[in-house]
Order: sequence, then C-alpha cells, then structure tokens
Amino acid sequence: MEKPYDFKTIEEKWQEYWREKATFSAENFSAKPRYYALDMFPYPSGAGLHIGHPEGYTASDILSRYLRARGYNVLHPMGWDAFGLPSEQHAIQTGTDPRINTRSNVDTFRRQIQRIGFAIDWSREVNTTDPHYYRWTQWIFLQMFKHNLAFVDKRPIWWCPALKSVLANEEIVDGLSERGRHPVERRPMRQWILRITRYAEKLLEELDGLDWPDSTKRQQIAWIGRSQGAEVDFPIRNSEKCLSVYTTRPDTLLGATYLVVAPEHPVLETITTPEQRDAVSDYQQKTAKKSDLDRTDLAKTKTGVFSGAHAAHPLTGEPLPIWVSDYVLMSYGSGAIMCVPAHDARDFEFAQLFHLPICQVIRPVDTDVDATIPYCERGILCNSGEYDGLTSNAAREAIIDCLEAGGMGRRQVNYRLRDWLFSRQRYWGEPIPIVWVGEGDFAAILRTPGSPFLEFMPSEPVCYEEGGQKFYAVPLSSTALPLQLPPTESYPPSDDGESPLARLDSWVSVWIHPQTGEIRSRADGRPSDEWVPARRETNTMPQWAGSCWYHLRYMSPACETAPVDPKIVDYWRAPDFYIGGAEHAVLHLLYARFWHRFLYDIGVVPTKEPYPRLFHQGIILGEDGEKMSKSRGNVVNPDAIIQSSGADALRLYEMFLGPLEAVKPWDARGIEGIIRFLKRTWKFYSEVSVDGGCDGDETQRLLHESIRKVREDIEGLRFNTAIAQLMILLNHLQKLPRISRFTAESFIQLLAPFAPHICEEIWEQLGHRESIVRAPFPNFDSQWLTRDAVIIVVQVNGKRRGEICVSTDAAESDVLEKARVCGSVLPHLRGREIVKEVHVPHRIVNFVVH
RNA sequence: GCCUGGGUGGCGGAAUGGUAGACGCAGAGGACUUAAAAUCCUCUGACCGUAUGGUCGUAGGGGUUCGAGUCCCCUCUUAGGCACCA
Repeated sequence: MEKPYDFKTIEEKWQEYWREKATFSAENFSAKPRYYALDMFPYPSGAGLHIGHPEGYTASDILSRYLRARGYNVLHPMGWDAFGLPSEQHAIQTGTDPRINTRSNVDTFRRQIQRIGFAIDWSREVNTTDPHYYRWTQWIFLQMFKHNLAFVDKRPIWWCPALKSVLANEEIVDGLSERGRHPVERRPMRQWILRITRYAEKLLEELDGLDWPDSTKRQQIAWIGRSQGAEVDFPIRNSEKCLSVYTTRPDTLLGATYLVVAPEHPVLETITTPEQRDAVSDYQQKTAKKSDLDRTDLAKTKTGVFSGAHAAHPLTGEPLPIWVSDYVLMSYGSGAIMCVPAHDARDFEFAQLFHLPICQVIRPVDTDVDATIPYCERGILCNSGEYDGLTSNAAREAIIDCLEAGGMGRRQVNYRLRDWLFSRQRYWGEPIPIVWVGEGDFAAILRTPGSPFLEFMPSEPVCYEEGGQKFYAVPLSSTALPLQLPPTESYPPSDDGESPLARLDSWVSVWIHPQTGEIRSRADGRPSDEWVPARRETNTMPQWAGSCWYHLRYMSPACETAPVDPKIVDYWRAPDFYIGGAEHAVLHLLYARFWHRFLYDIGVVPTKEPYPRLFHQGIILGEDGEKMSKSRGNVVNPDAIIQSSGADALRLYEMFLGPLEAVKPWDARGIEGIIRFLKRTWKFYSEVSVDGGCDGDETQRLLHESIRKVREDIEGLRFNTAIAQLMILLNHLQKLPRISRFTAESFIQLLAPFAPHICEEIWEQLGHRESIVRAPFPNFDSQWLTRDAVIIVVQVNGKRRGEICVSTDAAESDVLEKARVCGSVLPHLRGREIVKEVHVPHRIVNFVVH
C-alpha cells in the first residue's frame, strides 16, 4: 500500500530530530578537515522572512551538507543583525521598548528559518543587540580609540530632518536618504569618526588576493579611489601664504591659467579683495543652501565668482587669477585646484564660460588622433619651455623633481575614501563606552597610575570645545563592559538631533572615580572629593558596527575573555565561503574588512582578511519581472510556499530557477515541476524493489556520470544543472522494476543536500537507523565513465550530414573511412573533391569539399 | 558621461570553439476515469515538404576559423555600479 507524500509530517519530523540530536553542531577542534560556510546574517524585520533570504541560505546549506558528507567538520551558523532603524521607528511610533519588538522578530525569523531545514548549529546563534555580544563590539571600538583610530569632530554632516538622523555618506543615494528617500541637508554636529582612511592602502592591497566577484572588487577599488599625483604650492600675491592644490597631471602644469577654490575654503577669508567681497559672500551663501544633489548635478552649467586675488605660477611666476566655484569640493584633496582648460573638460567648460585664457601644452603622440581642445589624454609636451618634447610620463617626473627641489611641491597619493562617520543620534544601537570630563579632571586621570580609565587611553587625547570649555574623552575600562543601553520611555530624538539617551540625565550625568574606575549617577550626590564629574557619550554606533565582526563571534559565542577565543580562531581561521547580496559590495564588506584587519594588526585574529571567498546570489524578482515590493503586490511569501509545497520543494525550486548568481524571476507554475519530481521520487521508492542484484550497464553508467556531475556542480555552485541531472537520473530509474541497493542509496544521497527531509525519510525506509547526514557521500567509479563506442557527428563544410558509431579506440583512418561511406553523408561528397578532413576524436568529423 | 555584467524557443534556462535548445514550465494529442483532478505515454524553435529530407535560426552588422551562442571589432538594447574626486 502506497503512502502519499506527506511533506508536512516528514519535514517537521526530521527538523525535530535534527534539533534534538544537535545533528549539525560543529566541533571546535577536530582532526577532520574544517569548513566554515557563512551567510550574511539577516536584519530581522517585522515583515518576516523574504523569498530572497532562503536563496543564499539554501546554497550555503547544500554546500555545508555536501562537505559534511565528504567528511568535513562544518561550521554553518546563523544570527541576527538586530540593531537598526526600523525597530527604532517602531519604538517611536508605538512607545514600546525595541527589545520587545526585536525579540519577537527574531523568534519569527528563527522559526521560519528552522522550518526550511537548514543544517545550522543553533548553539552558536548570535544577536548583535545582546549585551554579551555588544560588550565586544564596544571593546573593539575602545581598541580603535586606544590606537587613535576614533576621534570626534564638529563637522558638517548629513542630517535628514524626516528621519531625525545623521547619515553616513554611504547612506545618501542621489542626494536622498537611502532609507525612505527623504531629502537631506548639511548640518555641523559633533560626531565620532573612525579613521578608515588610514587603512585605505591596506584595504586596497589585500583585495588582490581575494576570491571575490570581479565587479565587487572593482567597486571597492573605485570606492577607495587611490590616485597618484602631486601637491603644488602657488604663492599668493601680496601674502606670505601659498595655495596648495592637488593634481594628477603635473605634466600639464605649464598649461595652468587660473586656480579655483571651493566656496568653503578658509583662504577666501583673507585673500578676497574688498571689491569682490560681496560677490564672494553672496556666492558662498548660495552654495551653502544648495543640496548636494544640485551641486553635483553634471547637467548644470558651472557657476563661480572671481576672488580678486592672484597667485604666482610656481615655475613661471606668472600671475594666475583665483576663482571660487562649487565644482571644486572642499572634502577632496586640498579644496583647491589648478586649472588647465586645454586638457580638462571641466576646466575647459569653466574657462569658456568666464572667458579665461586657454593654453595648450600637450599634443597627441599620434598625429592622426583628434587633438581637439580639451584634449585630456597623455601625449607630448609643447609650450612648456625646457619640457617641450617630453612625454607626459617623463615630464611628470621632471616637473615634480623640479618642484621638490624648489620646495614648491611634492609627490602625493590621494584617496577618494572618506573617514567613517560612526555615531548616530539614536537609541537602538550600541552605546559608545566613553565619558567626557573637563580639562583638569582629565589631567588628574592621566596622573593616576593604574587607573582603569587608562586601559584604552590613546596617545593623542580626543577632545572637543563647547562654550569655551574643553571636554576630554575618557574610555571605560574593559571591566565596565558591556555598557548597557539604559531603559527609557521616550524614543524620538530631540528636534536639534540629540540622541534620546541625552534626555536620561540620571544616566548621562555621573561621578567617576579615577582610581577605582567606578561610575555612579550624579543624582545620588558626590560620594567624596576623589570623584570627578563626567558626562556620558549619548551617541550610539551605526548598524554596521555589529556586522563587522560577527563572523568571529560564531566561533566562540560564549567566550567571556575576548571577542573570539584565540585558540578557536586559530582553528577556524576565517569563513571559507561567504554568501550574500551584492548590495553590500562596498559598505558592509569594506567596514568588516577594516575591523577585521585592525583586529589582525592588534593580534586578535590570525588572518588579514575576513572573507577570502565571497559569492553574491542574484536577487529573485516577482512574477512580473520586477523587484518584489509590497507596493507592487508581487511579493512571494516563503511561508506560503512551505505550507502548500513543502520546504524541500522551496529549496529545490529556488536552486532550480537558474544560475545562483543570476537575477531571475519567480514563476509560481514552475514549482509544479519540482513538486512532481519529489512526488515521483517518493512513489518510485515505495514501489521499486531494491535488491542485492546488479544494474544494467546503462544504469550504472548514468548513475556514475550523475555522481560525478552532482559533485562537480555542487562544488562549482551550479545547483540548477545538478538538479537537472538528478531529474535525468530519476527519469531513467523510474522505468526499472528493480534497482541495486547501491543505486537506490546513491540517488537519495545525491539528492539529500538539496531536499534533506524527504531523503532522511526514504533513507530510514531503506533500513537505516542513523541519519543520512552521517553517511559518506557516494563516489563514482571511473570505469563507468568511459564507453566502448561513441557517436560521432559527420559534417560536410561545417553542416551536419549524419552520424556514425565508432569504438572509442578506433584508428583515425577507420573513423574517416566510416564517415566517408556513411549513407546520409555520401550524397554530399559525390562528385566533389575533399580538400581537408578534420577529425576531433570522440566528437566530430568534418569534410571540407569544393 | 565612465566602468561592469547580460541579450538563446511561448517562459525559466542548458551547451570544455565541435549534434544549439539538456532539464523544467506552458501548450497539443492520447491512455486511465461515468467525469474531473492526479498520474502515465507521445509531440512541441521557425519555414517548406505526405515523407526520407531541406532551408533558416542564439539582439543586429562585419571578421577570425574546417567549424562560432562561445573568440575579435562596430552598433543597438537591458541590468547594476560610479558620477565635477582635480
């Protein structure tokens, strides 16, 4: 009597089994080869799991299950990136503690992920909002602080009035907030900044050795934006000062006809002439009001004003007018440029607009090349005095040498990368473990030997000035961590952008004891004279912080003495495989590389790079071929698929849709084929007779070919073609009344990484007591991969005219003779002269005839 | 504007320079059934032909090659990234 394929019962049974037996726990030290497969952990949103999540998770799961069956000690963990804006917004709207909402979202995500049957070691689950976790996020921050990589600055930052939040450069897209697409403006605010720029060179260098998608590497290279050139000093007329500019084209120096400074450039204060004062101030005010969207819009014609001042050309002494324009950015280089309108498109446009002189100093090497001005390529110098006739490359070196000799310039490397704005005026983030004290108290702390506050004290103190008073940053000691997020009733930031934490005065205002490191609320009154007043930092860290090092925490999630146990990280090293969306190509992946590299530099981890091998799964589009979104109403819910078709079907279908890296649309009808495949598998095993006999040659051949193909395809992440091969194999087996035990078991084992539940069930029905996970993956026998005879296609002039069957070891002359007399080929050869015979063994014969 | 990927049947897709369209969906016909669903079998790129078969065909145009979806050049198109970075 045939039982129907009851996927719900089967799947829940085995999920329970795996959970109870901790089937997928990873050993920290094992003689087996190790493999660490890492998924980008999800942000547990209120919307629940999205169809895109299981795509990458299934891929890493198939790989994990396969390698486990190949004898590897596999670590495949999961966790939650649970700090973030949506939970905070929810708290603001409902007034409920984001901890409550976050906990329930995490529970939902865990339940949903477990219902898909991933081979995850749940004992290693991490959560960035857990104080046991963020204790170490704070610790790493303090290490950066200690190493002078964290500082504060009052600088104009992006402020989004709608979100009431400051945003990082990276969170602005097209002049709008990445989240919510709200307008943003500049506002000066005291901010924590991490000196990622100090790591620019290291981050660039190591990129080369990573097994990453090329496009992602290219994006990071572009983001870091290393450029090589020179800083050139132009002495300002009637002044002691110089105006320094950065250029990547020192070879065009003799073609510089004017200078332009950014409207924010401090030099304007002193050099602007009285006649031009009003015009310059007016222009400065106008640009301050402009959004960056307006300011960087290339379509806009350039604007600018003359400052009235001149600077001397460092080589000729020629006076060059200094202009002001917002096409020069204060944040890059020195905020000033030399303009060579003949050889730069932007300078050319500006020079034309304001009738500034244009002087050509480069001509093309090849006279056929279009030399229309502006000519922006390299070439041969002209109108450049002693440098005439030199190539751009030679001239660049000669000119920089001359500038350096005269103290008028120097070689310089610049990066497009900006320092990382690391503070948020938010509640739902890691508190920054810093208190602020006055100048005298700070000096006292420095003079206190053995003070716990000296543990993370940097060599260069971090301070800021407010109301004529200086405040110094004092780092909490590691024993004071975690600095827990205090409970509050009110979540919105204030209108001036201060964090909600700033309102908790009993938390913010504290006494600290320099000798003991104790901290007490100031609400309680000063305990004794030794205690000094301090104020806590009220900013929190951005969401990126927790995801910068979670790959390490999985290794030793309960470690109480370090972010990661040194012995255990020595064992696991770094994830062997990391999979996640391409949208993280620069932000998360650059920040995490920075933190990880820093941890390497201070000896916490043994590897320079966190993710040696990276893969991006392509997004799954809605059935209409558009990105899934609530507003389009094309969202596919994984829960509904599991309900109607089962987790095995969901897993298989997501992998069968197409190549893992491709962007591909969902098709609700397509999953029918997968369901049929699973039902046929079920039915086949309940009917077929599995005996000790042998299979026919054809069956053996197909089985061993399939084993090879599936193994290779899993290793190459070509899951769609692996599944196709399993379908071909089943289509064949289905026709047989009986199969051997080896064949019966092999097919199920090949399918098991993809559809683990049904395979566990069938495995059990085949008489096994232990989980299929424990069974070694089948090997192919290469004797079945070679054939005695092979079909060869015969072409005449490249057109297929017939086929012949020849033995694999047939001599070439025999093959050609057989091809020549082949019935369907003969008519095409008759009366023609064969001028060439091409024979590719085991593949093709081609006769070239006249 | 610049830098990357893509463009193959009605659809998702498969093809180490060597039989284009594997596998699956959808569609057509048939078997089973009182009937439907499910299942199973056959067919299914276009055109011509009763048929053996032939011609065309991988966005378009050129090229290399005995042979090109695959390599090279140009054009169109689409997705992603960057965008006054001096």
